[in-house]
Amino acid sequence: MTTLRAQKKRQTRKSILEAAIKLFTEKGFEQTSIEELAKVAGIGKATIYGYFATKQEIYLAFCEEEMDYVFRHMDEEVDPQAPLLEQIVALSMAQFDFVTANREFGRLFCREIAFPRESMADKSRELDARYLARVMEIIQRAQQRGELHEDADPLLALANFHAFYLLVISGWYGGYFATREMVATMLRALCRQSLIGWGEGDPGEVPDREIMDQIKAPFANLHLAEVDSQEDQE
Amino acid sequence: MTTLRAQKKRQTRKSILEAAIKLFTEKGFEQTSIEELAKVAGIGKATIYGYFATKQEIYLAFCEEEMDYVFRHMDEEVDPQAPLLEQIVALSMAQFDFVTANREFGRLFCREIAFPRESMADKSRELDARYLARVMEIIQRAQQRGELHEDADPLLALANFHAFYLLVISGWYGGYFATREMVATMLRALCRQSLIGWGEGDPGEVPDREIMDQIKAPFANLHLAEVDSQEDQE
DNA sequence: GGTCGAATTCGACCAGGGTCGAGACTGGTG
DNA sequence: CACCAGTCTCGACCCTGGTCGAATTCGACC
Repeated sequence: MTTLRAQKKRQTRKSILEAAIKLFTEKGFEQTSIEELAKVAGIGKATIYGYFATKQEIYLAFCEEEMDYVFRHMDEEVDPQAPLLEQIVALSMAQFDFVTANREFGRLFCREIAFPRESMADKSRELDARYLARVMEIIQRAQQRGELHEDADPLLALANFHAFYLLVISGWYGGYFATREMVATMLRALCRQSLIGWGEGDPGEVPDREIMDQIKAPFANLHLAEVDSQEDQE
Repeated sequence: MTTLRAQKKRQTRKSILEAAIKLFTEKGFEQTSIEELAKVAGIGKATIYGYFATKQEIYLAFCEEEMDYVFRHMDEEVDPQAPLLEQIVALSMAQFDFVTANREFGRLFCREIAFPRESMADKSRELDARYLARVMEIIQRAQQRGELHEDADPLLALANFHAFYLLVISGWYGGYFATREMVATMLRALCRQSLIGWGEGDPGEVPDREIMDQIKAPFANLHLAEVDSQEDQE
């Protein structure tokens, strides 16, 4: 399918994205108008809507590009043999640094990822799936090393740590944690305490098995076969 | 300061809010135009901007009104002597029900509360402070009853449970948890496991004391004197 | 090479959030 | 009562995200 037509289409899409990267990075999302974007991309405004349905969608595509960079960065940052706590914190903070490199940019990003509108849900799930997969790897390795209860549910652990990430970044935007250092400390404190456990005595009955299974079904592919046969994906 | 002027101003604000409640409830946020709002409130469009800087701000004021209702509901829902787990789940689910009564409405709400823009941060902190205060009460009572480690940090516990709330609601919007039941189950599972603890062995060093204190400073007023001298605020 | 339908492009347009500035109202002062 | 300064109000306007339909381009098939 390398007709002239398809080629051109890809080219146009690329130039929109390039314009987006340039302008969003330079002036931010809200300050960049579609018209401007079109001009820089060298096309008409309405043409853009042949490629993206909304401005937000352009934004998500833009994020996808940026993410590639972050993930490379993450791999350098995280030592797969370090204690679970350290790995989680390192990974989360790498993500945090990316997201908050530009405050407004990150807010948009978090909003779209954490509370996507229906039409974007797929896209946004896809975006953080990559991140979640990393966390899952960390958890599974940790469990194999015996850092987590043998019978702890890895998916639940994933949710647990992801929850903490959401919390600290939300806290950062809400002004509860003013500095990066506070964010990291809070994150570490939460993870640590959750490893110890909060409670005393009987924590009550086990969650309904059937529903938990329902919840888990879509994540089946996250349990990547065997973690110990690590294939570095460079 | 009950001059004619001030009176009228209050009246105008009130009629804007009334129009907002009517229209937002009837047609949703995005489907309501400022112009319409103005017409229903019986004033000019530009006048609204003398009272609220942006449409979102009107929205938050609207939410504040609605919240009153929710909080009354919550008190009926939550039994202060039930196990911690049950109380947390009941409270969170009450909040969840409120927020998701209308999907679009709730998304807006979550976005503004969890990732507020600078200009709204105060307002949005104020809005969820009331909710957080309830959670804190529950935690403190539980700790007095011995359901939490004596030396567990209540504020950290608050963050912990709030994180779970954020996670499940985000998961709901992301399409990970399709039904209310799944949300509740997930929440319960997370809370439960966090009471037991995830880990085995030494969880690493304690978080930096100084930074934790910094983080906590703004919450001083949440540690409401003594919880056992409960004054019902009807 | 010619022709027709589908895909692509874009100028013109619409709707809605937000601004501006001129005028109307209030209430304090001499 | 006359006047002025500050406050409110609102019609007209601007800007920008998004739509529409006509014109153009492409390429499959004769």
